Amino acid sequence: MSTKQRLLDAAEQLFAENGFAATSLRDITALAEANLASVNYHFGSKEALLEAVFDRRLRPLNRERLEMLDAFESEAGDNPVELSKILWAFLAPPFRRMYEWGEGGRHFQQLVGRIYAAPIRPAGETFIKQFELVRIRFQSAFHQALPHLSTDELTRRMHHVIAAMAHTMAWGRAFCCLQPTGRPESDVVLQSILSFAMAGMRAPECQPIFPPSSPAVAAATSSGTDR
Amino acid sequence: MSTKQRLLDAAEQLFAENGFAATSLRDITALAEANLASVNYHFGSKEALLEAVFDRRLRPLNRERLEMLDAFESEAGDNPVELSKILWAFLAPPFRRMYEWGEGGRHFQQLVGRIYAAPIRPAGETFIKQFELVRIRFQSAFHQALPHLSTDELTRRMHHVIAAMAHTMAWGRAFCCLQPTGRPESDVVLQSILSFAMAGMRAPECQPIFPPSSPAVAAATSSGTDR
DNA sequence: TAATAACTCAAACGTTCGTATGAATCATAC
DNA sequence: GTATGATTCATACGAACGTTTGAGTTATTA
Repeated sequence: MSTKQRLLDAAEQLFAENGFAATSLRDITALAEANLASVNYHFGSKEALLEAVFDRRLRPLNRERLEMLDAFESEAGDNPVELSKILWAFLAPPFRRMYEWGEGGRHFQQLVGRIYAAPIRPAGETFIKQFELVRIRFQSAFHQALPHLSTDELTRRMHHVIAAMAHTMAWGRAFCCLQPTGRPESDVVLQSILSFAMAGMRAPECQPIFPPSSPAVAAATSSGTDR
Repeated sequence: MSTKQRLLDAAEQLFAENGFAATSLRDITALAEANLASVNYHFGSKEALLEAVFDRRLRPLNRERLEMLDAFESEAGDNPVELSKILWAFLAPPFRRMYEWGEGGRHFQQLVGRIYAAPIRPAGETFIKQFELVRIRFQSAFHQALPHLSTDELTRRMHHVIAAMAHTMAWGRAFCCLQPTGRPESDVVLQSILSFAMAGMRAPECQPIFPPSSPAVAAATSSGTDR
Protein backbone atom coordinates (compact mmCIF):
# COMPACT_ATOMS: atom_id res chain seq x y z
CA MET A 1 0.00 0.00 0.00
CA SER A 2 1.29 3.43 -0.91
CA THR A 3 2.41 5.98 1.64
CA LYS A 4 -0.39 8.28 0.60
CA GLN A 5 -3.03 5.66 1.34
CA ARG A 6 -1.42 4.68 4.63
CA LEU A 7 -1.48 8.33 5.66
CA LEU A 8 -5.15 8.63 4.75
CA ASP A 9 -5.99 5.50 6.74
CA ALA A 10 -4.02 6.59 9.78
CA ALA A 11 -5.44 10.10 9.69
CA GLU A 12 -8.95 8.73 9.31
CA GLN A 13 -8.51 6.55 12.36
CA LEU A 14 -6.86 9.10 14.62
CA PHE A 15 -9.09 12.02 13.64
CA ALA A 16 -12.07 9.78 14.38
CA GLU A 17 -10.78 8.56 17.72
CA ASN A 18 -9.20 11.70 19.12
CA GLY A 19 -10.49 14.59 17.06
CA PHE A 20 -8.72 16.85 14.62
CA ALA A 21 -7.08 19.33 16.96
CA ALA A 22 -5.98 16.65 19.43
CA THR A 23 -4.22 14.59 16.75
CA SER A 24 -0.69 15.57 15.77
CA LEU A 25 0.96 14.89 12.47
CA ARG A 26 3.58 12.96 14.40
CA ASP A 27 0.89 10.62 15.70
CA ILE A 28 -0.36 10.10 12.17
CA THR A 29 3.00 9.51 10.53
CA ALA A 30 3.99 7.16 13.34
CA LEU A 31 0.88 5.03 12.84
CA ALA A 32 1.32 5.13 9.07
CA GLU A 33 5.02 4.29 9.42
CA ALA A 34 5.85 7.28 7.28
CA ASN A 35 8.11 10.27 7.64
CA LEU A 36 6.85 13.42 9.30
CA ALA A 37 7.41 15.49 6.18
CA SER A 38 5.39 13.12 4.01
CA VAL A 39 2.11 14.72 5.01
CA ASN A 40 3.14 18.11 3.74
CA TYR A 41 4.68 16.51 0.66
CA HIS A 42 1.57 14.56 -0.35
CA PHE A 43 -1.19 16.83 0.91
CA GLY A 44 0.30 20.24 1.65
CA SER A 45 -1.02 20.75 5.15
CA LYS A 46 -2.88 19.12 8.01
CA GLU A 47 -6.16 20.75 6.97
CA ALA A 48 -5.74 19.54 3.41
CA LEU A 49 -5.16 16.04 4.76
CA LEU A 50 -8.50 16.22 6.55
CA GLU A 51 -10.24 17.32 3.36
CA ALA A 52 -8.60 14.46 1.50
CA VAL A 53 -9.91 12.02 4.12
CA PHE A 54 -13.40 13.37 3.51
CA ASP A 55 -13.16 13.43 -0.25
CA ARG A 56 -12.09 9.83 -0.55
CA ARG A 57 -15.30 8.40 0.85
CA LEU A 58 -17.88 11.18 0.99
CA ARG A 59 -18.26 11.70 -2.72
CA PRO A 60 -19.28 8.12 -3.60
CA LEU A 61 -21.46 7.98 -0.50
CA ASN A 62 -23.52 11.04 -1.32
CA ARG A 63 -23.72 10.07 -4.97
CA GLU A 64 -25.16 6.72 -4.01
CA ARG A 65 -27.79 8.44 -1.89
CA LEU A 66 -28.86 10.76 -4.69
CA GLU A 67 -28.82 8.07 -7.38
CA MET A 68 -31.02 5.82 -5.28
CA LEU A 69 -33.47 8.62 -4.63
CA ASP A 70 -33.51 9.42 -8.34
CA ALA A 71 -34.27 5.79 -9.11
CA PHE A 72 -37.14 5.72 -6.63
CA GLU A 73 -38.56 8.94 -8.02
CA SER A 74 -38.51 7.87 -11.64
CA GLU A 75 -40.04 4.59 -10.52
CA ALA A 76 -42.87 6.41 -8.75
CA GLY A 77 -43.65 8.62 -11.72
CA ASP A 78 -45.92 11.48 -10.69
CA ASN A 79 -46.70 10.01 -7.30
CA PRO A 80 -44.64 10.91 -4.25
CA VAL A 81 -42.02 8.35 -3.27
CA GLU A 82 -43.00 6.24 -0.29
CA LEU A 83 -41.57 7.44 3.01
CA SER A 84 -39.85 4.12 3.65
CA LYS A 85 -37.99 4.39 0.36
CA ILE A 86 -36.82 7.94 0.99
CA LEU A 87 -35.49 6.89 4.37
CA TRP A 88 -33.82 3.87 2.87
CA ALA A 89 -32.06 5.96 0.22
CA PHE A 90 -30.89 8.33 2.92
CA LEU A 91 -29.76 5.88 5.58
CA ALA A 92 -28.82 2.61 3.90
CA PRO A 93 -25.81 3.90 1.88
CA PRO A 94 -23.66 4.83 4.88
CA PHE A 95 -24.44 1.49 6.50
CA ARG A 96 -23.66 -0.36 3.31
CA ARG A 97 -20.38 1.50 2.94
CA MET A 98 -19.50 0.84 6.52
CA TYR A 99 -19.93 -2.86 5.89
CA GLU A 100 -18.13 -2.69 2.56
CA TRP A 101 -15.23 -0.54 3.68
CA GLY A 102 -14.54 -2.54 6.81
CA GLU A 103 -12.52 -1.01 9.60
CA GLY A 104 -11.65 2.12 7.66
CA GLY A 105 -15.32 2.72 6.92
CA ARG A 106 -16.18 2.51 10.59
CA HIS A 107 -13.47 5.02 11.44
CA PHE A 108 -14.76 7.29 8.73
CA GLN A 109 -18.35 7.14 9.89
CA GLN A 110 -17.23 7.86 13.42
CA LEU A 111 -15.38 10.89 12.10
CA VAL A 112 -18.47 12.01 10.22
CA GLY A 113 -20.51 11.58 13.37
CA ARG A 114 -18.07 13.84 15.18
CA ILE A 115 -18.27 16.51 12.52
CA TYR A 116 -22.04 16.74 12.81
CA ALA A 117 -21.74 17.66 16.46
CA ALA A 118 -18.46 19.54 16.42
CA PRO A 119 -17.67 21.22 13.11
CA ILE A 120 -14.00 21.68 12.42
CA ARG A 121 -13.31 25.06 10.94
CA PRO A 122 -12.80 25.72 8.18
CA ALA A 123 -12.18 22.29 6.63
CA GLY A 124 -15.17 20.63 8.23
CA GLU A 125 -17.48 23.32 6.95
CA THR A 126 -16.97 22.29 3.35
CA PHE A 127 -18.23 18.88 4.39
CA ILE A 128 -21.29 20.38 6.04
CA LYS A 129 -22.06 22.47 2.97
CA GLN A 130 -21.71 19.46 0.71
CA PHE A 131 -24.03 17.47 2.91
CA GLU A 132 -26.50 20.33 3.06
CA LEU A 133 -27.02 19.95 -0.69
CA VAL A 134 -27.98 16.32 -0.17
CA ARG A 135 -30.25 17.25 2.71
CA ILE A 136 -32.10 19.86 0.66
CA ARG A 137 -32.63 17.33 -2.12
CA PHE A 138 -34.10 14.84 0.33
CA GLN A 139 -36.15 17.52 2.03
CA SER A 140 -38.15 18.10 -1.14
CA ALA A 141 -38.77 14.37 -1.40
CA PHE A 142 -39.91 14.25 2.21
CA HIS A 143 -42.13 17.25 1.58
CA GLN A 144 -43.96 15.40 -1.18
CA ALA A 145 -44.42 12.33 0.97
CA LEU A 146 -45.53 14.32 4.01
CA PRO A 147 -47.27 17.40 2.54
CA HIS A 148 -49.12 18.19 5.76
CA LEU A 149 -45.92 19.10 7.62
CA SER A 150 -44.76 22.70 7.69
CA THR A 151 -41.34 23.44 6.24
CA ASP A 152 -39.84 24.24 9.63
CA GLU A 153 -41.20 21.12 11.25
CA LEU A 154 -40.02 19.00 8.35
CA THR A 155 -36.53 20.45 8.68
CA ARG A 156 -36.52 19.71 12.38
CA ARG A 157 -37.60 16.12 11.85
CA MET A 158 -34.96 15.60 9.21
CA HIS A 159 -32.43 16.76 11.74
CA HIS A 160 -33.75 14.23 14.22
CA VAL A 161 -33.13 11.51 11.65
CA ILE A 162 -29.67 12.87 10.89
CA ALA A 163 -28.98 12.97 14.60
CA ALA A 164 -29.87 9.32 15.10
CA MET A 165 -27.66 8.36 12.19
CA ALA A 166 -24.70 10.46 13.26
CA HIS A 167 -24.99 9.41 16.89
CA THR A 168 -25.00 5.77 15.89
CA MET A 169 -21.96 6.31 13.71
CA ALA A 170 -20.07 8.05 16.47
CA TRP A 171 -20.99 5.64 19.25
CA GLY A 172 -21.19 2.35 17.42
CA ARG A 173 -17.74 1.38 18.63
CA ALA A 174 -18.51 2.20 22.26
CA PHE A 175 -21.93 0.57 22.71
CA CYS A 176 -22.21 -2.90 21.30
CA CYS A 177 -25.94 -2.59 20.69
CA LEU A 178 -25.23 0.40 18.43
CA GLN A 179 -22.53 -1.37 16.47
CA PRO A 180 -23.66 -2.15 12.93
CA THR A 181 -23.41 -5.84 12.38
CA GLY A 182 -23.73 -6.70 8.74
CA ARG A 183 -25.33 -5.93 5.42
CA PRO A 184 -27.93 -3.16 5.48
CA GLU A 185 -30.70 -5.60 4.63
CA SER A 186 -30.13 -7.47 7.87
CA ASP A 187 -28.54 -4.88 10.15
CA VAL A 188 -30.65 -4.53 13.26
CA VAL A 189 -29.23 -1.10 14.05
CA LEU A 190 -30.23 0.29 10.67
CA GLN A 191 -33.62 -1.39 11.01
CA SER A 192 -34.00 0.25 14.41
CA ILE A 193 -33.28 3.72 13.06
CA LEU A 194 -35.56 3.16 10.08
CA SER A 195 -38.51 2.03 12.21
CA PHE A 196 -37.96 4.82 14.69
CA ALA A 197 -37.58 7.46 11.97
CA MET A 198 -40.56 6.27 9.97
CA ALA A 199 -42.87 6.48 12.98
CA GLY A 200 -41.38 9.81 14.04
CA MET A 201 -41.73 11.41 10.65
CA ARG A 202 -45.36 10.34 10.48
CA ALA A 203 -46.27 11.71 13.90
CA PRO A 204 -49.02 14.33 13.83
CA GLU A 205 -47.61 17.84 13.92
CA CYS A 206 -49.71 19.79 16.39
CA GLN A 207 -50.54 17.61 19.33
CA PRO A 208 -50.13 19.69 22.47
CA ILE A 209 -49.83 16.68 24.75
CA PHE A 210 -46.91 18.27 26.54
CA PRO A 211 -46.35 19.15 29.27
CA PRO A 212 -48.20 16.26 30.87
CA SER A 213 -50.93 17.71 33.06
CA SER A 214 -49.76 16.50 36.39
CA PRO A 215 -49.02 17.94 39.80
CA ALA A 216 -45.57 16.36 39.66
CA VAL A 217 -44.46 18.70 36.90
CA ALA A 218 -45.10 21.81 38.90
CA ALA A 219 -43.59 20.27 42.00
CA ALA A 220 -40.39 19.19 40.29
CA THR A 221 -39.86 22.39 38.37
CA SER A 222 -40.40 24.63 41.36
CA SER A 223 -38.05 22.62 43.57
CA GLY A 224 -35.35 22.62 40.95
CA THR A 225 -33.27 25.34 42.50
CA ASP A 226 -29.56 24.97 42.01
CA ARG A 227 -27.78 23.89 45.09
CA MET B 1 -18.62 39.09 38.81
CA SER B 2 -15.68 37.19 40.24
CA THR B 3 -12.70 36.11 38.18
CA LYS B 4 -13.58 32.48 38.78
CA GLN B 5 -17.06 32.91 37.34
CA ARG B 6 -15.79 34.92 34.38
CA LEU B 7 -13.33 32.13 33.64
CA LEU B 8 -16.07 29.54 33.79
CA ASP B 9 -18.27 31.58 31.45
CA ALA B 10 -15.49 32.19 28.97
CA ALA B 11 -14.37 28.57 29.01
CA GLU B 12 -17.94 27.39 28.57
CA GLN B 13 -18.35 29.58 25.52
CA LEU B 14 -15.05 28.82 23.84
CA PHE B 15 -15.10 25.08 24.55
CA ALA B 16 -18.58 24.99 23.07
CA GLU B 17 -17.70 27.00 19.98
CA ASN B 18 -14.24 25.65 19.16
CA GLY B 19 -13.84 22.46 21.13
CA PHE B 20 -11.57 21.64 24.05
CA ALA B 21 -8.31 20.95 22.27
CA ALA B 22 -8.67 23.89 19.89
CA THR B 23 -9.20 26.38 22.71
CA SER B 24 -6.14 27.76 24.47
CA LEU B 25 -5.99 29.09 27.98
CA ARG B 26 -4.84 32.38 26.47
CA ASP B 27 -8.07 32.58 24.49
CA ILE B 28 -10.06 31.95 27.64
CA THR B 29 -8.24 34.39 29.87
CA ALA B 30 -8.39 37.05 27.18
CA LEU B 31 -12.17 36.70 26.86
CA ALA B 32 -12.55 36.63 30.63
CA GLU B 33 -10.22 39.64 30.99
CA ALA B 34 -8.15 37.70 33.48
CA ASN B 35 -4.52 36.81 33.82
CA LEU B 36 -3.15 33.70 32.17
CA ALA B 37 -2.09 32.20 35.49
CA SER B 38 -5.52 32.63 37.01
CA VAL B 39 -6.78 29.39 35.49
CA ASN B 40 -4.13 27.33 37.20
CA TYR B 41 -4.62 29.29 40.41
CA HIS B 42 -8.38 28.77 40.61
CA PHE B 43 -8.75 25.37 38.96
CA GLY B 44 -5.33 23.73 38.80
CA SER B 45 -5.29 22.77 35.15
CA LYS B 46 -7.13 23.07 31.86
CA GLU B 47 -8.76 19.68 32.31
CA ALA B 48 -9.94 20.61 35.80
CA LEU B 49 -11.44 23.78 34.33
CA LEU B 50 -13.46 21.68 31.91
CA GLU B 51 -14.71 19.49 34.73
CA ALA B 52 -15.68 22.60 36.69
CA VAL B 53 -17.64 23.86 33.69
CA PHE B 54 -19.54 20.58 33.67
CA ASP B 55 -20.09 20.41 37.39
CA ARG B 56 -21.61 23.86 37.65
CA ARG B 57 -24.63 23.03 35.51
CA LEU B 58 -24.78 19.28 35.06
CA ARG B 59 -25.47 18.37 38.65
CA PRO B 60 -28.67 20.42 39.04
CA LEU B 61 -29.76 19.40 35.56
CA ASN B 62 -29.55 15.66 36.17
CA ARG B 63 -31.03 16.03 39.63
CA GLU B 64 -34.04 17.78 38.15
CA ARG B 65 -34.50 14.95 35.68
CA LEU B 66 -34.41 12.27 38.35
CA GLU B 67 -36.62 14.18 40.80
CA MET B 68 -39.24 14.69 38.13
CA LEU B 69 -39.20 11.03 37.20
CA ASP B 70 -39.48 10.10 40.87
CA ALA B 71 -42.49 12.37 41.21
CA PHE B 72 -44.17 10.80 38.19
CA GLU B 73 -43.51 7.32 39.50
CA SER B 74 -44.88 7.90 42.97
CA GLU B 75 -47.86 9.56 41.33
CA ALA B 76 -48.47 6.50 39.15
CA GLY B 77 -48.25 4.07 42.05
CA ASP B 78 -47.98 0.51 40.80
CA ASN B 79 -48.79 1.43 37.21
CA PRO B 80 -46.06 2.23 34.72
CA VAL B 81 -45.51 5.95 34.11
CA GLU B 82 -46.96 7.19 30.84
CA LEU B 83 -44.46 7.40 28.00
CA SER B 84 -45.12 11.10 27.48
CA LYS B 85 -44.24 11.81 31.09
CA ILE B 86 -40.99 9.86 30.97
CA LEU B 87 -39.97 11.75 27.87
CA TRP B 88 -40.92 15.02 29.47
CA ALA B 89 -38.84 14.31 32.55
CA PHE B 90 -35.90 13.42 30.33
CA LEU B 91 -36.06 16.23 27.78
CA ALA B 92 -37.75 19.22 29.39
CA PRO B 93 -35.11 19.96 32.05
CA PRO B 94 -32.29 20.81 29.62
CA PHE B 95 -34.64 23.04 27.66
CA ARG B 96 -35.89 24.73 30.78
CA ARG B 97 -32.35 25.34 31.94
CA MET B 98 -31.35 26.67 28.57
CA TYR B 99 -34.14 29.19 28.83
CA GLU B 100 -33.36 29.95 32.46
CA TRP B 101 -29.59 30.20 32.12
CA GLY B 102 -29.71 32.40 29.05
CA GLU B 103 -26.67 32.71 26.85
CA GLY B 104 -24.44 30.68 29.16
CA GLY B 105 -26.96 27.86 29.15
CA ARG B 106 -26.99 27.74 25.39
CA HIS B 107 -23.22 27.57 25.31
CA PHE B 108 -23.30 24.81 27.85
CA GLN B 109 -25.83 22.75 25.96
CA GLN B 110 -23.83 23.16 22.80
CA LEU B 111 -20.81 21.89 24.70
CA VAL B 112 -22.80 18.93 25.99
CA GLY B 113 -23.96 18.20 22.47
CA ARG B 114 -20.35 18.13 21.37
CA ILE B 115 -19.34 15.74 24.12
CA TYR B 116 -21.96 13.22 23.09
CA ALA B 117 -20.42 12.97 19.64
CA ALA B 118 -16.79 13.57 20.51
CA PRO B 119 -15.83 12.51 24.01
CA ILE B 120 -12.91 14.43 25.48
CA ARG B 121 -10.58 12.13 27.30
CA PRO B 122 -10.35 11.75 30.17
CA ALA B 123 -12.36 14.67 31.55
CA GLY B 124 -15.32 14.18 29.25
CA GLU B 125 -15.62 10.57 30.23
CA THR B 126 -16.62 11.42 33.77
CA PHE B 127 -19.49 13.35 32.26
CA ILE B 128 -20.50 10.37 30.14
CA LYS B 129 -20.39 8.05 33.13
CA GLN B 130 -22.47 10.44 35.20
CA PHE B 131 -25.03 10.66 32.42
CA GLU B 132 -25.05 6.91 31.98
CA LEU B 133 -26.44 6.59 35.52
CA VAL B 134 -29.33 8.84 34.53
CA ARG B 135 -29.87 6.92 31.34
CA ILE B 136 -30.04 3.58 33.16
CA ARG B 137 -32.58 5.00 35.58
CA PHE B 138 -34.74 6.18 32.69
CA GLN B 139 -34.26 2.94 30.82
CA SER B 140 -36.05 0.99 33.53
CA ALA B 141 -38.92 3.48 33.40
CA PHE B 142 -39.11 3.12 29.63
CA HIS B 143 -39.02 -0.64 30.02
CA GLN B 144 -42.11 -0.58 32.19
CA ALA B 145 -43.95 1.68 29.78
CA LEU B 146 -42.89 -0.35 26.72
CA PRO B 147 -42.58 -3.92 28.02
CA HIS B 148 -42.82 -5.47 24.56
CA LEU B 149 -39.45 -4.02 23.47
CA SER B 150 -36.31 -6.06 23.92
CA THR B 151 -33.58 -4.59 26.08
CA ASP B 152 -31.26 -4.03 23.12
CA GLU B 153 -33.90 -2.36 21.04
CA LEU B 154 -34.95 -0.17 23.96
CA THR B 155 -31.35 0.91 24.45
CA ARG B 156 -31.06 1.76 20.78
CA ARG B 157 -34.24 3.83 20.83
CA MET B 158 -33.10 5.70 23.89
CA HIS B 159 -29.96 6.58 22.03
CA HIS B 160 -32.05 7.88 19.16
CA VAL B 161 -33.81 10.20 21.59
CA ILE B 162 -30.53 11.26 23.14
CA ALA B 163 -29.19 11.89 19.66
CA ALA B 164 -32.04 14.19 18.72
CA MET B 165 -31.59 16.12 21.93
CA ALA B 166 -27.82 16.43 21.64
CA HIS B 167 -27.96 17.32 17.97
CA THR B 168 -30.47 20.06 18.67
CA MET B 169 -28.29 21.39 21.46
CA ALA B 170 -25.21 21.43 19.29
CA TRP B 171 -26.85 22.94 16.21
CA GLY B 172 -29.45 25.22 17.72
CA ARG B 173 -27.22 28.22 17.16
CA ALA B 174 -26.54 27.37 13.52
CA PHE B 175 -30.05 26.50 12.27
CA CYS B 176 -32.72 28.92 13.33
CA CYS B 177 -35.44 26.27 13.20
CA LEU B 178 -33.49 24.25 15.78
CA GLN B 179 -32.98 27.20 18.10
CA PRO B 180 -35.04 26.82 21.28
CA THR B 181 -37.30 29.80 21.58
CA GLY B 182 -38.81 29.98 25.01
CA ARG B 183 -40.22 28.13 27.98
CA PRO B 184 -40.39 24.35 27.60
CA GLU B 185 -44.18 24.43 27.68
CA SER B 186 -44.27 26.48 24.51
CA ASP B 187 -40.98 25.66 22.79
CA VAL B 188 -41.72 24.29 19.34
CA VAL B 189 -38.32 22.58 19.11
CA LEU B 190 -38.89 20.64 22.31
CA GLN B 191 -42.42 19.82 21.16
CA SER B 192 -40.99 18.56 17.90
CA ILE B 193 -38.54 16.23 19.62
CA LEU B 194 -41.21 15.01 22.01
CA SER B 195 -43.70 14.19 19.25
CA PHE B 196 -41.01 12.56 17.15
CA ALA B 197 -39.64 10.56 20.07
CA MET B 198 -43.02 9.45 21.33
CA ALA B 199 -44.00 8.05 17.94
CA GLY B 200 -40.58 6.50 17.44
CA MET B 201 -40.53 4.78 20.82
CA ARG B 202 -43.96 3.33 20.16
CA ALA B 203 -43.08 1.94 16.74
CA PRO B 204 -43.53 -1.82 16.44
CA GLU B 205 -40.25 -3.66 16.90
CA CYS B 206 -40.07 -6.33 14.21
CA GLN B 207 -41.47 -4.95 11.04
CA PRO B 208 -39.24 -6.08 8.18
CA ILE B 209 -40.43 -3.36 5.81
CA PHE B 210 -36.88 -2.62 4.77
CA PRO B 211 -35.36 -2.74 2.28
CA PRO B 212 -38.24 -1.55 0.13
CA SER B 213 -38.96 -4.25 -2.43
CA SER B 214 -38.16 -2.34 -5.55
CA PRO B 215 -36.01 -2.75 -8.63
CA ALA B 216 -34.44 0.63 -7.93
CA VAL B 217 -32.70 -0.67 -4.83
CA ALA B 218 -30.79 -3.34 -6.67
CA ALA B 219 -30.02 -0.97 -9.53
CA ALA B 220 -28.64 1.75 -7.30
CA THR B 221 -26.61 -0.52 -5.06
CA SER B 222 -25.00 -2.39 -7.91
CA SER B 223 -24.07 0.80 -9.76
CA GLY B 224 -22.57 2.31 -6.65
CA THR B 225 -18.97 1.66 -7.53
CA ASP B 226 -16.50 4.24 -6.36
CA ARG B 227 -15.28 6.42 -9.13
C1' DT C 1 -2.08 49.75 62.01
C1' DA C 2 0.18 45.53 61.45
C1' DA C 3 -0.03 40.85 59.96
C1' DT C 4 -1.89 37.39 57.33
C1' DA C 5 -4.34 35.50 53.76
C1' DA C 6 -6.23 35.71 49.03
C1' DC C 7 -5.50 37.03 44.74
C1' DT C 8 -3.33 39.13 40.44
C1' DC C 9 0.35 39.94 37.54
C1' DA C 10 4.39 39.84 34.04
C1' DA C 11 7.72 36.87 32.77
C1' DA C 12 9.73 32.71 31.79
C1' DC C 13 9.99 27.50 31.59
C1' DG C 14 10.29 23.28 28.79
C1' DT C 15 7.50 20.91 25.44
C1' DT C 16 5.05 20.08 21.38
C1' DC C 17 3.07 21.74 17.43
C1' DG C 18 2.82 22.46 11.97
C1' DT C 19 5.85 23.50 8.52
C1' DA C 20 10.15 24.01 5.74
C1' DT C 21 14.68 22.60 3.95
C1' DG C 22 18.23 20.17 1.53
C1' DA C 23 20.48 16.02 1.04
C1' DA C 24 19.76 11.04 0.22
C1' DT C 25 17.33 7.33 -1.96
C1' DC C 26 14.43 5.21 -5.28
C1' DA C 27 12.14 4.49 -9.75
C1' DT C 28 11.88 5.19 -14.52
C1' DA C 29 13.29 6.22 -19.27
C1' DC C 30 16.65 7.15 -22.60
C1' DG D 1 24.61 3.38 -17.20
C1' DT D 2 23.27 7.58 -16.39
C1' DA D 3 20.19 11.35 -16.08
C1' DT D 4 15.75 12.92 -14.42
C1' DG D 5 11.85 13.19 -11.66
C1' DA D 6 9.50 11.38 -7.60
C1' DT D 7 9.75 10.27 -3.03
C1' DT D 8 11.80 9.65 1.63
C1' DC D 9 14.62 11.12 5.25
C1' DA D 10 16.84 13.54 9.42
C1' DT D 11 16.88 17.87 11.05
C1' DA D 12 15.70 22.45 12.21
C1' DC D 13 12.71 26.59 12.66
C1' DG D 14 9.55 29.78 14.85
C1' DA D 15 5.23 29.83 17.07
C1' DA D 16 1.99 28.48 20.41
C1' DC D 17 0.96 25.58 24.02
C1' DG D 18 0.08 24.40 29.44
C1' DT D 19 2.29 25.27 33.45
C1' DT D 20 5.28 27.45 37.04
C1' DT D 21 7.39 31.07 39.62
C1' DG D 22 8.02 34.88 42.63
C1' DA D 23 7.10 39.48 43.27
C1' DG D 24 3.35 42.70 43.63
C1' DT D 25 -1.35 44.00 44.96
C1' DT D 26 -5.64 43.75 47.38
C1' DA D 27 -8.66 42.18 51.00
C1' DT D 28 -9.42 40.36 55.63
C1' DT D 29 -8.59 39.93 60.42
C1' DA D 30 -6.99 41.29 64.94
